[in-house]
Amino acid sequence: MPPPPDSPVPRLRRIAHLDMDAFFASVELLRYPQLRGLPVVIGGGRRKADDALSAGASVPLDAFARLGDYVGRGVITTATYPARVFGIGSAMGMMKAARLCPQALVLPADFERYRDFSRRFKEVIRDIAPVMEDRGIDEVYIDFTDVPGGQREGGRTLARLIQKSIFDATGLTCSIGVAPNKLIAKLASEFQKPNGISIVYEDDLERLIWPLPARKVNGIGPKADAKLERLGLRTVGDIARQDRAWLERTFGRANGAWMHAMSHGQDDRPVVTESTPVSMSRETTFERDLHAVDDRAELGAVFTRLCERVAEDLQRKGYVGRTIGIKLRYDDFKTATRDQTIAEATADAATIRRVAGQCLKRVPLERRLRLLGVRVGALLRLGPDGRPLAEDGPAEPPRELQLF
DNA sequence: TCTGGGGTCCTAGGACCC
DNA sequence: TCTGGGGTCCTAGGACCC
Repeated sequence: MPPPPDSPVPRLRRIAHLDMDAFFASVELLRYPQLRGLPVVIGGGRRKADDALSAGASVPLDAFARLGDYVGRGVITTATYPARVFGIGSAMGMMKAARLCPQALVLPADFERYRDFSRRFKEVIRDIAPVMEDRGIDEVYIDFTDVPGGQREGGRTLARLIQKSIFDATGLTCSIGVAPNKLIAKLASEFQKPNGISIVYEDDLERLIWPLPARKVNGIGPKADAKLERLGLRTVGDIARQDRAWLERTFGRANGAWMHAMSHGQDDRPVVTESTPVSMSRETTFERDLHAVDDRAELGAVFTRLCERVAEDLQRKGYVGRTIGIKLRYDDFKTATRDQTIAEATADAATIRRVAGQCLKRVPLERRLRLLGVRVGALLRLGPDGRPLAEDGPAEPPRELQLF
């Protein structure tokens, strides 16, 4: 039962950020418990799942691939904690990781399995606290404010319940931060990893948030961090001590205002339970760089396949789109995109292929390519009659009716 | 030692319309 | 003849996130 509107108990806004611990690797450890305690990395691109590994717990250790033997492109998706000790982390190139820890074992990513676990842990959360925002395969925000028990101990009681329920249902651990808003909750969920809970109140800003490196903040990436560094600003507190007008002059009006608010712990973004996709895309990095002329046939086949895959994705999920585009990455890692908007939204592979082909004619093709991608944007959801639904809810009533 | 694949949002200029 | 704005759509690139 919701409390009566004149309830004397003051409710604080309590927002949780939940982050699964080393998610992909942890899912793999459930299947291969013999890898527990060892340095293991997930990733490496397009390696097919190894048949020899399908036997699970009975697979001997020497059946697993060694990182030191790995050849090819690709990055680490997730590393177990024993692997992180060697300095290996997400998004690191496989070749660099191999130098740091050649004895680490490599597993190919099994996204179908991770998505299944993702669905399961999110279901557990929604059963307990329905206001949940999906932030990808291993992360969510949860609004504790109106959940029964969500105010107790600043949210710790509910966080413990969610942790235990997820572990009972999946065998996986997670870390949770509970704070007055998403910004701080996200930072707080990293304070006690793995399997930790951190409770942060508004008054903790100076003590817990200001000492953090600016780079920890969601929205400060490598570029912004480098610029801050050049200006002698290293921590969130360093930013907080700057004048708002100066921040706006230095980083642009919107960005500077955001930095000012952020550094003072201000963030009123709601937890959003539903969202509709803006675009869908498929892309692939080649095992070797391809040339538009020398490798025409191979490139053409990949291109057609990408268009088919995007079309399948759109059709399966019930969307059509009007803006069709391509993405190229050259051998120097520079990226080019071209897109074209057509009159009628589509999810048809041949139409996408034709328009994407037009886009391809507008882009330089002298350099070798390492990546090719196809994207469909300006999406519309298909209605039950198979026609696109109006973009912003029901159409306006006729003008005559509006007059009354 | 080169750097995956799937996304979102923002900016900025030009076209075009009122 | 010269000089306006505002609004929206389209396109390209880039920063950032998981």
